[in-house]
Amino acid sequence: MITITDVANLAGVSKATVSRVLNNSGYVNEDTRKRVEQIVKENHYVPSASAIKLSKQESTAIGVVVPEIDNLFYGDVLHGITEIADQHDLSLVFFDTQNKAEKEVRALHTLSQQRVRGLILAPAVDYSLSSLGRELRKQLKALDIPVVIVDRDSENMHWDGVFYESYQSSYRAAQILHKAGHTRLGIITGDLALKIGRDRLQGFRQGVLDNGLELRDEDIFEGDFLEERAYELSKKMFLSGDWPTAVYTCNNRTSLGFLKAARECKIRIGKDIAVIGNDRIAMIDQLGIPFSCVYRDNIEMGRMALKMLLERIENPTRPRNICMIPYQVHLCGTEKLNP
Amino acid sequence: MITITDVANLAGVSKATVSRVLNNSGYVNEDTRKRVEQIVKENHYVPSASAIKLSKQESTAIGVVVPEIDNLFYGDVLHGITEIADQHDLSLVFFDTQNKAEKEVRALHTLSQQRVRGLILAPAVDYSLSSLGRELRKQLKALDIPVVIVDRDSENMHWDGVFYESYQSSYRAAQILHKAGHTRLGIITGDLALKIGRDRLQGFRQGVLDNGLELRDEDIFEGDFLEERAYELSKKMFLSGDWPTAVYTCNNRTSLGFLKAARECKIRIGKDIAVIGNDRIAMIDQLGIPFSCVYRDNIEMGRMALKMLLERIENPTRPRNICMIPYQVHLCGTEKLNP
DNA sequence: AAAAGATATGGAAACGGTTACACCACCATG
DNA sequence: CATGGTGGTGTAACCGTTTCCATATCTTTT
Repeated sequence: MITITDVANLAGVSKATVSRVLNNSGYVNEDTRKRVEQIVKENHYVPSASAIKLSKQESTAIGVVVPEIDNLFYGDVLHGITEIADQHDLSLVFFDTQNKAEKEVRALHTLSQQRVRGLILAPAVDYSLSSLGRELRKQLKALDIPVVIVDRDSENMHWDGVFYESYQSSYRAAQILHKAGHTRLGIITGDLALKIGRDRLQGFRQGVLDNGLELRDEDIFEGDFLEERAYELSKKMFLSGDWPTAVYTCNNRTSLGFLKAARECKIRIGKDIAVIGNDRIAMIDQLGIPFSCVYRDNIEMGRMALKMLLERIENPTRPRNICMIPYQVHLCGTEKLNP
Repeated sequence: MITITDVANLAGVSKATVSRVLNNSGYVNEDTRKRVEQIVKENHYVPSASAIKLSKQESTAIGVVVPEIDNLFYGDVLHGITEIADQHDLSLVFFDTQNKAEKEVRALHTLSQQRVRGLILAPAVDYSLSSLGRELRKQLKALDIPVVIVDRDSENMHWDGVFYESYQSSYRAAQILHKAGHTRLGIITGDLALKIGRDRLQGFRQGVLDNGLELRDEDIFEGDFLEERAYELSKKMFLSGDWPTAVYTCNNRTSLGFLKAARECKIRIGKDIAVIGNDRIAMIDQLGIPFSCVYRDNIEMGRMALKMLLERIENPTRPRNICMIPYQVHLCGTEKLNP
């Protein structure tokens, strides 16, 4: 690998001069500049990022840690992040923790070695509930770099964050079902060990109450944001022979599990039961299923996260900043047809 | 930020000794080791990856470049890659080129600065067809690091690669439709500027011929692997009033576009027309659409890619290595019902 | 003509690690 | 008692950059 010294020797100048040419700093004679640039080009010289980082004491990388990249939501978020990273010539060091706290520990450690400028993080676990979570919080604090939390909040966080209106969107879901004429509502919750899981349950419950309806204990099905469990719960519900007129499914995977169960039990969505989900599902309308949902702009969440991180890097002492991504509504066949 | 020198001073030893403790190399007195480790822990000392890289002249990062991370396929691939990366303590430098060759140019340049150990790449464009593609090929060659191409092959590539049996799976798709009793077949192709697009067309065409059927020119619809175009083409087809008894849709997005058009035109899948796709679509069976497909294990493609890259790094001179991920078949209601 | 500025360049230290080498102490061996 | 290993540690060079400072030449100003 050719180095700056090689270039300097070939051009018959000193390293300092080559560096000045490369960085467009200080005075350089036009002829010298040309000559150096020529040599650089001919020899495909590319300066070493490590050496630069070491010398300048500043990095151009930022860390991105997500819990499951094979979930389209995080794919979208990453898309948004890369969009902005590109504009600012930042490179991304990526980690997928697969929802495992241990992997997050390792990721944070590696990022600390890398001296990244900042970190965008969607934690694998709640930072308040488990001892492992609290351990992680300490580790992150010790890292002492700019951090933006994305999507998964915990109680008493002091980092910047980009979050989704989990509570409000769920509240609205209840309202929508009420307006559509439903009286007995149900919910398949997400993982209640995560704040977003609890928020969605609480928002929905409050929405139910505020609309003069009731949410029976037996109509609350405790899921985990994954298909499998939602499928099992829904199946159990349908087999019991007694179910709400409409249910709220708390994320995309939960919705899919629910729909699968409904199909297997020959329950007609929109006729035998209505559903409103959180998160969109690809093309579901075109497939002819009446599926309403509340949802958000995932890519924008990614963009926001990096923008906020850059602002934080710019100004490390400014007060904590939170961005709530608003929910949107998509309606399709939620009205109660068989009152 | 605390450095190795600080640790050395605090422990009353030299940098060399601290380094020995850290790397578990050479002789270190047990008491000294304890003392150093204590100081390291107390002060949260983490060695700088840049300094190590510079000094050892070897990196522990590998580059990953994909064309669209908000496509579940690449999410899965990235999942597979991280799985293996984790086992080998490698960190990933990630780029999304958004199918733009210019972004790939920049990504390659940045990766070259970073001195990554190797690169996993799904190119944005064909490396043989356009001048931009050939430019990229040259740039990649100049990079002169271990490379594994994933999914998107081009003609005359000399890098290792993990590819999908595009030709064979498409050939099989034709065979399946023939066995199911169809006689007039159609295809909505992918982007023919990509080799995988051409391979799928050719495989299907050969399959049609070898089964004694014909593939009329007017039944070949030239798409681009995206929903929108597939939707338009399908709509045009249905509006023409004259269409094949079965069509082959070349990837997940193409299938969705097709299904959307069918629904809008009130064409009943499985009755008025049959379809076989490439790539699975989440839960489509549970939604009650008779949709057959040929598909592959995406995550395994990611795993394979990194494994092959590691082998290449291990042994840079070994002959070119190609891994073909086999296709699998999923059948659902493709039989011709209305002969 | 001297002083002051602008232009152009090189030398050398610094960044934070690793490592070859030298050195010393200790002990066993012939 | 010289010899030679083993254990333990420090010194200094080195990795590839940037940057401060010194120096030199050429212009311009006073």
